Amino acid sequence: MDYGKERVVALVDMDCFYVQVEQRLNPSLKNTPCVVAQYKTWKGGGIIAVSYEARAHGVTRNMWADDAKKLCPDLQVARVRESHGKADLTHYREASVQVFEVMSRFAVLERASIDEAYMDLTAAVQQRLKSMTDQQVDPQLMKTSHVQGYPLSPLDQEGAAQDTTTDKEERRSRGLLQWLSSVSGGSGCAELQLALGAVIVEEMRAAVEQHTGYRCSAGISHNKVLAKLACGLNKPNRQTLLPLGSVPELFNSLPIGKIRNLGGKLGASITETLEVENMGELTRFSQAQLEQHFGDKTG
DNA sequence: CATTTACTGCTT
DNA sequence: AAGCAGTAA
Repeated sequence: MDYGKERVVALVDMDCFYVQVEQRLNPSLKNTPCVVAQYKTWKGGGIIAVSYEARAHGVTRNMWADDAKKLCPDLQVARVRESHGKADLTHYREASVQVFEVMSRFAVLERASIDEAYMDLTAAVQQRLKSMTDQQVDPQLMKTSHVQGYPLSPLDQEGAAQDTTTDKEERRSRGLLQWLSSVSGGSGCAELQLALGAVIVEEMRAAVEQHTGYRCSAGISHNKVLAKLACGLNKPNRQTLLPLGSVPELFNSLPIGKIRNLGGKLGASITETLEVENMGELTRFSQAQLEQHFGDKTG
């Protein structure tokens, strides 16, 4: 029993990384709607990174800079360096190395891309468990952590009417406290291990910002797919714990294409073959059925 | 020309 | 080693 809970895995993803690199290089870009674009001649260049201020205006990746300017007249455009007529990403690779150097102090990393890394925190969590006197985790050590599925919906609870005016930080904090108080004490408790993993990731992210100036988001769960999914739930500059108990409700309304590697043709073939839309509906099929259709790459 | 670039797994 | 399909940012 408890299959799938034996590891603590995190995914750290830099927020609009190329934009942050350009903002550090040119501080006047900080806290502004801005993008990074490559090549200038065709429609102002193609956008490959977008600040969150610019996203609020509807600016997206893959947009031409000239088109983005129509949506956001104050948009500032940083240019990717060019060498030999080609886009040269050296600056971002060097920034990436700096980030990875800091994160490597905390755990062994698996580089997923120039701005993303997976890490297995199981051993580091076990270390902390040993050197822990009580079985409680201080919520003060989880100041940017969200727990997916918490606070529990009032409908599942008794009575109280939904409070639609609650502030985001208020909700985050309430959910965190509610979840922490529901985490039982045992040293084999998977939820306690996730909490300790989140504390480690809080420290890692703070160190990355202190030493490089770059901010990131993170997901903490029991495997890479769930960690990646969790990371995307609260961005930017936040981290999300995804306990296994919160997965069924999350999957109920989660399009299959939101899962890593199912965003393309494979996901579309699943939707078509099985006539399902959301991840939750996949539980209606046995692993043998899934393998028959899609090979042994289903877990 | 008008996404582009990078990475992974598989095949040749 | 090199090319191709698939995937993602």
